[in-house]
Amino acid sequence: MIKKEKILLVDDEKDILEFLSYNLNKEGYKIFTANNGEKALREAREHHPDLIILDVMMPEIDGITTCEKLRLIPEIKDTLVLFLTARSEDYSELAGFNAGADDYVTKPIKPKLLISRIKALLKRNKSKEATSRIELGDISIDKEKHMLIYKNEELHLARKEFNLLYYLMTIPGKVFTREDIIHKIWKDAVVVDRTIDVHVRKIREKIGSHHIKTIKGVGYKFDI
Amino acid sequence: MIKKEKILLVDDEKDILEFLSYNLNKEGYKIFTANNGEKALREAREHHPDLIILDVMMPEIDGITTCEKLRLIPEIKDTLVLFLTARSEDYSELAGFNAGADDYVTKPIKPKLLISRIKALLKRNKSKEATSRIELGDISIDKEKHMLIYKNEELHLARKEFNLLYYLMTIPGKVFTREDIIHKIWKDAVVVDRTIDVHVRKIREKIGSHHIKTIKGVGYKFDI
DNA sequence: CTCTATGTTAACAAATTGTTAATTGTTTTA
DNA sequence: TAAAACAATTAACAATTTGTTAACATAGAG
Repeated sequence: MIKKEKILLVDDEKDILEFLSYNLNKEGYKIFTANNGEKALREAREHHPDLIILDVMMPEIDGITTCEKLRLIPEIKDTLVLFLTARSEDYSELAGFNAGADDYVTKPIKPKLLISRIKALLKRNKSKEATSRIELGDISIDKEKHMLIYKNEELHLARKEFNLLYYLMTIPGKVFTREDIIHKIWKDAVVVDRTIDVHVRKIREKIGSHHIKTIKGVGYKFDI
Repeated sequence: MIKKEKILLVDDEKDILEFLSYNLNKEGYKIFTANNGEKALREAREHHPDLIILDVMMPEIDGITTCEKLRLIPEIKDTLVLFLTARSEDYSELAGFNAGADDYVTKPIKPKLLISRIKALLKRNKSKEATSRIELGDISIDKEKHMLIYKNEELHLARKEFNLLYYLMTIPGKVFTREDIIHKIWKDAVVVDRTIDVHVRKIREKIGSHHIKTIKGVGYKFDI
C-alpha cells in the first residue's frame, strides 16, 4: 500500500482551492482545504498534513501570521509549508522565510511547477526521516544510534559484531556468503574463516542462536 | 567577528563567474569559483561552502549531474544548491529539484533578485541550525546564553566543552564519530584524538559519566 | 562412517580510549 | 600591564575493549 501524503490547501479564493485540489488530487495526494487562517489551524491540528500550502494574501489572518501560529503547534512545527505569493514580491519572500516557510511559488500558478516543488519538498523531508532502524520480531537495531534492543533490553555489541548483525538484518532471510560478509565488513582485508565464526558465535551468545542460521557450504542468514 | 558565508560559483562562462563574483563579494560573501563540474566537486570537497550556485547548462558534466554527484559527498549532502537556468525551462526545473536543488534563478540574472534569494536560503538554513535551547532529562543547555543547567543547578563549561556537549545533544542517541566532532567543533583544525577524550572527561566530571557514552571504534553519543 | 565445514575456547595481539600532569595560550583581574 | 586564573592541547602511559588466530571439537552431508 502506498502512503497517500496529506496536503492542506489554504486560500481565500474558492476558485484556486478547486483548481489546486483537482490537480493535486490527480497526483494522488489526499487534499484538505481551508479558506482562512482560523480554519487552517483547525484542519492542521486535526489531520496532521505532510505539507501545508498557504496563500500569503488573505483577509483577516494573512498567510505569514498563520504560518507563525502553525509553528507554535508542537505536532505541526516540523510540517512543511509552501507559500503562494504574488509575482516577485521580494518583501514577502523574505518575510515568508522568516515565518518558517520551506518554499514558495509565485502566482499565477503553473501546476507542473507547483507539483515538482511539492515532490521535491516531500522527498527532502522523507529522506530526513529515513531511519537507519530495522525492527524484526523481538530485535530492533539502529545503526545511527549503534543500539541493539533484544527483548526490550538494550545490549552492547562490539563494532564488528554490530556491523555484521546489521548487515545480515538488512535483508532478512537472504543468505550472505562468507565472501559477501568479508567484502562488506572487512573491506577485503585478509581474515581467516574462523574469524567470522567467532563473531557469529559472540552475536549468538547475546541474541540467542536461532536468529542467525548457518547454511552449510553457503553462508549465514538472519531469520526472525 | 561576522562569519563570512562561503559560496561556490560554478559556470562555464568566465564572464558570468566574474560578474557574480564581483556582485556577491560586494555583499560580503567569500567566493570560490569553478568553470566545470569536475572542479566544482574538488572545490566543494576542499572548502565546504555554505551555498553552491550551479549553472544547469555546462559542457561535459552538466549542472544537474554535478549536483547529484555533490549530494553523494557526505559533508556536502546538506549544502544548499541554487541552480541557474535558462528562462522558463520547465524541464530543468523538474530535473533540478529531483537532483536536490534548493532553489533556482532564471537567466538573465538580476543581481538584486539573486542576492535576495541567496539571503533567504542562507537564512532558512541558519534558522534550521539555531535551535538554541535543548532540554533532555535533568540537563538543559542553552547555546545562546551559553548556559548549562544540571539538576537545577547552573554550572560552567568551558567553550570547547560546551560546544561539544551541545553538539552531542542536538541528536540524542546518535553516535557522532570523532571525525564528525572534529569537523564540527574544530573546523578541521589538526588536533590529536586525546584532545577529544580530555574534553569528554571534563564534561563527565561535571554532569556525571553516564550521559556521554563511548561506543568504542565508533564515537560518542549523548543519552539521557 | 568419513570428510569437511563449522563451532568453541582461550590466548594473544592490536586498537582504542581513559587519565594525569605538564605545557602553552588566552582572558580576567587587581 | 603584570599577575593570576582559566582554558586548550599534548605527551606519556595505563586500562580496557575488541579482533584474530590456533588448536581442537563437533556436527552433518553424502
